[in-house]
Amino acid sequence: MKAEKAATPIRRASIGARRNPASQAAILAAARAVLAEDGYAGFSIDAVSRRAGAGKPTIYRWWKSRADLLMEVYAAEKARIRAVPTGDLGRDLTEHTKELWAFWWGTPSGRTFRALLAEAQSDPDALAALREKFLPERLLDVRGLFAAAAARGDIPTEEIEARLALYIGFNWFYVLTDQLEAGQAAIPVAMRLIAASSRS
Amino acid sequence: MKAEKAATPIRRASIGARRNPASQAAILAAARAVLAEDGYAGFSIDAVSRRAGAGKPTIYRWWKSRADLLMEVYAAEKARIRAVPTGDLGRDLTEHTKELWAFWWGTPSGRTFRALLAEAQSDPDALAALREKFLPERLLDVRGLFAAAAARGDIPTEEIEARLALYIGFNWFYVLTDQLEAGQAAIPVAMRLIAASSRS
Amino acid sequence: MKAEKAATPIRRASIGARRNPASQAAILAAARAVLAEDGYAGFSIDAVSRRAGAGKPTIYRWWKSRADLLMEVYAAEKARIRAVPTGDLGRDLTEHTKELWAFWWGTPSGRTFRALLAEAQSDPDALAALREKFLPERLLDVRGLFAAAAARGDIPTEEIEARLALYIGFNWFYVLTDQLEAGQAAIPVAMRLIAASSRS
Amino acid sequence: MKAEKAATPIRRASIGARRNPASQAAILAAARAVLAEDGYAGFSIDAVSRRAGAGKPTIYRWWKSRADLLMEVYAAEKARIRAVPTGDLGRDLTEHTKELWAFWWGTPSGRTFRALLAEAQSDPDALAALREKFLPERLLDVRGLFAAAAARGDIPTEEIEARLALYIGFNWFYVLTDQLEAGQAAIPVAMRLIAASSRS
DNA sequence: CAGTAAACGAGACGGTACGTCGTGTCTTCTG
DNA sequence: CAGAAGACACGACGTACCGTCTCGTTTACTG
Repeated sequence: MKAEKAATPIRRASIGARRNPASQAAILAAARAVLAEDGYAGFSIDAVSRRAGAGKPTIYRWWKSRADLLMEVYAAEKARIRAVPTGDLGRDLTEHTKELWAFWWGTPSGRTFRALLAEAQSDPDALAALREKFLPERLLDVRGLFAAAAARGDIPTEEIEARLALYIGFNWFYVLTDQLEAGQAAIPVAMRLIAASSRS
Repeated sequence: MKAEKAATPIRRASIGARRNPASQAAILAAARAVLAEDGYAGFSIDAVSRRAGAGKPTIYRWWKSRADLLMEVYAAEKARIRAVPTGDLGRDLTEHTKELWAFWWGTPSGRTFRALLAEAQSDPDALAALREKFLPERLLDVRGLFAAAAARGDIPTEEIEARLALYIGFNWFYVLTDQLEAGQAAIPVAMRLIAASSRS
Repeated sequence: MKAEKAATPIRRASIGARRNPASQAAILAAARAVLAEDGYAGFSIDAVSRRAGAGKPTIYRWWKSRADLLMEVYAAEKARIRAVPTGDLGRDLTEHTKELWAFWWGTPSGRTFRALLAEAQSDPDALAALREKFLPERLLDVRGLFAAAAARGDIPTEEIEARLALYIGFNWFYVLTDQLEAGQAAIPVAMRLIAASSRS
Repeated sequence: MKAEKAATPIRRASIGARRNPASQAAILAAARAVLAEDGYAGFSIDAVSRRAGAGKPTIYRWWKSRADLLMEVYAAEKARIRAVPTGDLGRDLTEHTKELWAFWWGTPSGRTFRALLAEAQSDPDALAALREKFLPERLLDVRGLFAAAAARGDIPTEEIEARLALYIGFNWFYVLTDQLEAGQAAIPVAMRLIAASSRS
């Protein structure tokens, strides 16, 4: 968030008829930096291009839209948060949520994610990509937690979708209202309810 | 939704040193129409001004930001959905959610709401207003349902916030991903979980 | 050519719903300066906009094309060279040509004119405007010299067009090849031929 | 003019460490075609490269500028118009001019020539090459007509330059204003004046 | 009942960003 | 080692909006 500043007075000419990894990295880093500093409001292709010392066509060549770029920036944050079922869905969800919020809070990823959701509200293609590709991939692990619980008989299989929606929405609400810090106390309660067995 | 088209060749000059209600109505109607037709992507002050046959300063005079205008457009939809506690929180929530989704789906309000959430991601003031004024007002009734349930002893008072967050997030997830139709089946399950008594 | 440099940190806001003369003047001065310094190669709307401290839309609002702007820059050089017939066509033409070349050489007008001719080679509208409006206006006086000579019986009326073409082309050749200085010696000879009486 | 369209899916790989004549021909043909269809406005190295199926570096390797390429395209039009003095300068010039205009009008050469003149207005090197190499070569024959007339004593030797300038300018005026058709009637009159003996 | 104050429409202003195109350079890979 | 292929940084293109600023007009409220 600080190294990739305006720096890079390095000339990155073409390295032949193929993608220049240095340019791509510089663009992603610049996008991340812009988001970290100015959020969605300052996130323009021009700004990223300037900050990266890259030409706009280079950006458009590899990312067909702002949303595309946002998704890759988000994905580039390695910090893959794994989630392995331990036998207690509520505890697994609580644990995972805390890690996710820490990830959102401690890196520019929270802002990136908010930008992505905002972008999807004005760009139908972005919304489709979000719904059909980005989210399913990101939610693989969490869905796995629910599937494992269902396999154990803890929750009904047909309720996975609804519970997943509750889980996603809960996170979205706090990140979109920028209340990740204040909202932490609500996590255990919410996760217990989402994970509650149906036969009570 | 179609009457307020480009129409309005009516001259609405000043009516003296006070706000002209006809102009305000025309602006709100134009904003609504623009949102209905082009969504957040087409929602610009210029577009609203053109459509309303109003000067841009007239808009800025009464609404200090796009978010301000969006909130009033949303509020202008009279269809206030009331929610009176009947003694069964789960049923009350289910009922209310269905009405809300019907409202979002059958009017431009869904698009307005999505635009508002998107706008709040780029405008900190808008986010603050959303969090501290708009949402609390809108959620008065729903909060009332939870309060009544807590008063009855059905749910713990200290869990109201978490359950409310689950409720809000669930709705946001479906409206933001434009899945209000497909998601209906999940409503009863989710509402039952949100309303579940803690002592099982 | 020097006063209108990068200077002008003056804010020229709108003066209401009408053209701001200060902006127009600044744009014309900037265009003139850019042409004087960089010639046709540096003449871009962006460059003029930057130099003038004006927005691009302001330029496009009042001049629909680069050629349009060039023509007005050329016309703005007051130095209207008058040409009043004295009874000797050859001498009149020689005199007028010398003044014209001095005008082209001593001001940025020569470069402006060359830019205009170049522009007309890529923009059909510019060519049409050049042919049907710009040139006829500029050539009114010279045509008057020929008409007076014809009225005196010195040259046949039906030869005016051909002689005018010779006159124009002669000037174009020298300005387009940037040989106004070296070519001065040719003026009297050429003008004598153009003005020669037909009956020899 | 139409065969060399987008065609040429032929692979023209390197033929070793020397210039590939097929590539050069394809590039010249493409340049000619682009000029014929879109004129100077569409004449970009990119466009020629695309049309020729050639790499841009291949073009830059053999022609150091657009002007360079234009000159070779113009020269490649074999239709060398010869001009042999017959003893009557006026008739020779008239004849030569008609052939030149037919050449300019019936082939893309007119557009090429206009492009070349335009290009010379933004590129000083192109202007120098035009003045010192291209024009002298092209005008060898015409200059020969004047020289022969001077040798015969029909015109003074010291007036050759001025008369040549008149001749060139006359042609330029009509080609640059795209009036080759309408201007034909002026040819004989103009040529008679250019060729007029000085002692009248 | 004249004078003032404010809201109105209109739209120009200096800007920023858009997404595309062309520039001239560079590098890889193929023949 | 020439050639195609095409990526690269750069910057211009013409358009859309931004939020601000006057303008001239049209009332209603004041003194």
